Amino acid sequence: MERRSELSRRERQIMDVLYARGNATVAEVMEDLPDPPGYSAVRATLRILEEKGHVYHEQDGPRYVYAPSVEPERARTAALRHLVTTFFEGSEEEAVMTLLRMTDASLSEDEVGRIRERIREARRGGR
Amino acid sequence: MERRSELSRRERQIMDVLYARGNATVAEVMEDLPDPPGYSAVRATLRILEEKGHVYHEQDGPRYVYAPSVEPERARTAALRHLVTTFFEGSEEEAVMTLLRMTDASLSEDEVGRIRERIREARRGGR
DNA sequence: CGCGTTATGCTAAATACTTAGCACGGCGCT
DNA sequence: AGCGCCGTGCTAAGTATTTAGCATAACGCG
Repeated sequence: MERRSELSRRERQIMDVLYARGNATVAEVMEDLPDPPGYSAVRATLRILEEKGHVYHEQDGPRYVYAPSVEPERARTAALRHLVTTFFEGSEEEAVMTLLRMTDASLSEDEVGRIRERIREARRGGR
Repeated sequence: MERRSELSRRERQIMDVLYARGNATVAEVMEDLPDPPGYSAVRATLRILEEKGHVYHEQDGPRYVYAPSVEPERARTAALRHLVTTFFEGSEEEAVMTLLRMTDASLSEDEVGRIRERIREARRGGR
């Protein structure tokens, strides 16, 4: 049970930090938070996230290190799937094309088209 | 000013519906909402989203039709960028690869590697 | 016309989220 | 030992979000 969409504003911001860093101490989370709240606030929210099962912590010497409780691979895939259905009408291919255009803005539409073809070929088991 | 990360839980859920459908009436939004609240609740939240500038509405006969106020293209790009930095350490390429694996689970790693190469070639202006 | 249906505008209450602050406990230093 | 510096646990108050409900208006119809 992840249900990312059930998270509140702060909770999601914090999860994003944890995903981006892999894991983090309270202080690190706080650093990366937009419009950073106090230390206690972050701790409290992390505790809630832990209760809800989104996060777990390990002891690192004197302090806690928090990490997302779903493995990165799964989290990535889930995030992509959600994004693709929300913004690309379910078409992974269109998402890929947009990504390619973003990567290199100088890529011409012709080139993007050519890449699209090559992907399709390769996908057909192609030579 | 979009600042998607500033949105509350419901607000984000509603924005997702609007992005997915392009535009929607209150009733339509409500249908797609997880754990759907009452009609008034949705309306109130839409009004707030409108105040904050995330959404606008047009009159369609007797009712309102809401739509995101940023153009789809921009919204998509922004969403992808955020996802890539959060989940893929900023690497568009890795995001593309994951997407390809998702699209067709039967794609072997060899094939994925081959596609990767072809993309790189094409990007180099390649033949 | 008079009524039911479907809309919106608004406001105030319920709920959820977010936060600060105090109470420890352990460690290192003088 | 005694003090200061992190750390955590907890609880309660402060805000913000989310919601229901009432008032109202336009429309179609028997």
